[in-house]
Amino acid sequence: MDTRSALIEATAELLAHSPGGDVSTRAISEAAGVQQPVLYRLFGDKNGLLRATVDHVWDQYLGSKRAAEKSEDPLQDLRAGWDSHTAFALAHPNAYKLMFSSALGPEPEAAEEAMRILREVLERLAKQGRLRVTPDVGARMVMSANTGVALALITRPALYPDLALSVMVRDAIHRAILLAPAADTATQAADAAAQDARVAAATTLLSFVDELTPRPFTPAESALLEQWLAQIAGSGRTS
Amino acid sequence: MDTRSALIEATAELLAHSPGGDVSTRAISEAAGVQQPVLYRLFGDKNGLLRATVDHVWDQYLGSKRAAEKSEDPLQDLRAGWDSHTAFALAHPNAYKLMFSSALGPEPEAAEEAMRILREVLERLAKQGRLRVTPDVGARMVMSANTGVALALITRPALYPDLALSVMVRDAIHRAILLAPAADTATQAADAAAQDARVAAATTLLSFVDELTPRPFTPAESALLEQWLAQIAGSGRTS
DNA sequence: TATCCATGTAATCGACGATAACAGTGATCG
DNA sequence: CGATCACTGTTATCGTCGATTACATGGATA
Repeated sequence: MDTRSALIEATAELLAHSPGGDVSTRAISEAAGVQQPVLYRLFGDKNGLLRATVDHVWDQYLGSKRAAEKSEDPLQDLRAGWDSHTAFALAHPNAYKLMFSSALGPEPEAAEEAMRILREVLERLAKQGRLRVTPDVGARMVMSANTGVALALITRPALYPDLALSVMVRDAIHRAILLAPAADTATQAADAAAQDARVAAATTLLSFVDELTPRPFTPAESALLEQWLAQIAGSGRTS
Repeated sequence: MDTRSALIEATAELLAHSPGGDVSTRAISEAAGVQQPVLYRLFGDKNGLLRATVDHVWDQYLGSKRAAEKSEDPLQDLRAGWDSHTAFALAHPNAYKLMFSSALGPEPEAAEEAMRILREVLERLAKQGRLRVTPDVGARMVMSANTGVALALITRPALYPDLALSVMVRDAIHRAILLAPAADTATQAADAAAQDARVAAATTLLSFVDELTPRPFTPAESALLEQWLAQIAGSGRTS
């Protein structure tokens, strides 16, 4: 087997069975059947190895879940994403703590990928006109609250004995960033509404341009914005 | 000066000026003008000293804020408590990380006191019939989300550059656990709805700017439009 | 005065992360 | 074909860390 993979898997194994989440480079290299300096040549330092291990564990977990993602309903994906996040934390608490709550120097790539996946789901919701905030702001709200709940559940189980906490905070945050479902059946407006969403949004916004407070734009800017919005609002009618 | 206090204050000082949040017992005992074994006789081990230090820093901070607490409106206290929590994290990031995100063995007493204060405020709200959930459940929701936001802000400032995140998540959680204020005048609701509508419209439109077909705008025009829309979308929730 | 305990020191232990110096191996190239 | 060189691994060791053992000192008490 590849020495690099052997080290990563030895680290993951020791990490998973370590009560405090601490692993020594000596134990790792011994478990991988190799001497310490190899580790430092392959990964730079201990943090490099831990980062690679976190990415490995995350990829493994995500691979087993990837089939169930990307349904046609982004709201469903948003909920599933939150639940997956929490489930990963509970299944791999030490790797999770390394991923989100420690000083591993640069971000593990896994953490950035989690944020990227979340932002993509939010962008799909935005295109359906169901988002109250920008995808960036929404992603930060969801991610920070989700990590807070997950860390609480895995590091203070005595104080947070109820796993339902995750779902409650999830729905609280989702309600805050989402508009009311508009009472439409799930798949109904998927195509039509998405196509008309930009027209509707432009029309809606157009009616507010004159009364934005505090006034962020000069009269000339407002006029130009108004003209562009009208152009967008009108362009949909043709199709 | 008391040797015990000298050790605690030396630890707090070194901790506050340590980039990574790590302090050695040698540096501490040298700064306190004493030898290592004294530290272990007074505090048992390093974690004991860190716990005592965290409690000390927390007491100091809370002492300077205690005057402003316990107003007649528990909702106001709830908001102030959240903001104090976040402000403490930003003011003492290393102490905060030790308090909420590390393995210091038993809980620092400061963490339990923070939870206790929060639960008391929620119990006052419950007695006014304004709570959707039990004070225990509400406290766990608020505390976990608050620590998540605070840890995100202090450990990933590049990913979370906007301090307004704290207020947004705060209001999201509070709306979820509180019943409607019931004192909402119709015009206030109308204003809020109008603001929501324009923000939502700008957000929705923003997600389409890059893929308008047929392309009615030059790249420069699209960039300018995008900038304006982002400004409108971001103006909603800042207060 | 003798005892005892609280308080402090000097010296040291074992484990840790990290590095220097060196050795075998196989592909490449003159 | 033999020299070169990058790659992969080893042994030995460094400095720092948290923690402990063994010993010294000084003042209150019996």
